[in-house]
Amino acid sequence: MALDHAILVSLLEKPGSGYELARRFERSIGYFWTATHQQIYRVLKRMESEGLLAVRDVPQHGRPDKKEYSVAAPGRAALSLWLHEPIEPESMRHDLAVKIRGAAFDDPAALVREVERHHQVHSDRLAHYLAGELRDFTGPDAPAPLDAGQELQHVVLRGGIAYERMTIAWLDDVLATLHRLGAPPPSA
Amino acid sequence: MALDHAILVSLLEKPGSGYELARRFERSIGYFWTATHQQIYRVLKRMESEGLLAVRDVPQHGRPDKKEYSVAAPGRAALSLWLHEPIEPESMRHDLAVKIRGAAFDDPAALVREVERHHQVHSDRLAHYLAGELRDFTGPDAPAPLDAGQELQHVVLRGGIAYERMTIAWLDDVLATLHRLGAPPPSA
DNA sequence: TCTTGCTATGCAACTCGTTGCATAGACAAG
DNA sequence: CTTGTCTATGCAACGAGTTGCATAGCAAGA
Repeated sequence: MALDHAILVSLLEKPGSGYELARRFERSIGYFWTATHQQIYRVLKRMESEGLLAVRDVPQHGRPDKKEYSVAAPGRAALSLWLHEPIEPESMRHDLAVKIRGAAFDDPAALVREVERHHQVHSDRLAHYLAGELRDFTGPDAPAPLDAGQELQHVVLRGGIAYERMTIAWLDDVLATLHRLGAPPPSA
Repeated sequence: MALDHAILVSLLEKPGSGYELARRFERSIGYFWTATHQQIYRVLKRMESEGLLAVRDVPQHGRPDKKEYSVAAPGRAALSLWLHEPIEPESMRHDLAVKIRGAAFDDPAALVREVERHHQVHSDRLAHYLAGELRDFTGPDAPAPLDAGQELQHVVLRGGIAYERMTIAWLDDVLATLHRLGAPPPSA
């Protein structure tokens, strides 16, 4: 049920509509959580009916009306409860690793392109995170002394950056290994 | 549907029963994929009915009979197909990061224990992976020239090791940040 | 002997997440 | 004036994953 809590945190940071939340889930929150708009709308509706969220209809000019959600007192309490109970360290789900082990029963060289494609995606993400870090935390336009919330956002972002760097280095390792297998040592 | 393919790869590496697969998913395959026994039994049954797997009843002495599954020709073909089609780079799901950002609206110091607990779990996993690496790939008992399958298993394991190391370093960063917030600079 | 633990398989119910589709107003480009 | 894109919300169906429970034989130890 962590999507509920991710939404609570995001709405505490700033109230917004389902659509806005969906876009945040493609950006900052997307470092560590993903959700589609359908999921978000469904959960928002349920949480509102449970009294965890408050809705406000906001008419807009030049675009459709939106429903702005914010966290109600019971929502804040629910989040606090969750924050104080232990959670399981996450489990990995890495399709590419399945493919790499599977390549032993197929053509390893055929994987090179796929790995390179992933390398590109992760490089792009890294660049995007670094730009965000400069803009919000370490650049000249960032607030001079960060408050607690910003410090915590920054350390989470540093986690995303570390993850992308690690992944890129590993994909280099994978590529080197694939090339080594494709061209076995000529001296052997 | 990547569980299907993870099972195919595992059964190609070595045929086995649902129970054995479940235990592999707690060990080597668990570096990058998890599954419970219920999930595995259900998928095995489905894949067998689809003709992707073959079953063989193996009577055992001193313990219940088991059903040993192995990959049939259509299963191998299905895996090959999947290996040649591109997959999306994975998305993260990191509950702890949600908690860290949520801590801004609660007591950041209360998170220290939780983060330390995760630190311990990841340190244990790292030690476990390193022991496995020494045993299977880099130690004196490891096969002298690794074949392609072993090379690929090794590079996947190196990915798991890199992931744990990165995570541990990040959790240190998180702890330092939490301590900094708990004890703001006395000179300020 | 009774309990605990391991091997071994499975059902049923539920929640979570994905995919495809639908609606609808506003605006910009062709 | 039509097509495409962006904001904005939503349903329905399906597939994936989790949780609780049930069974059953065998072995080891209290």
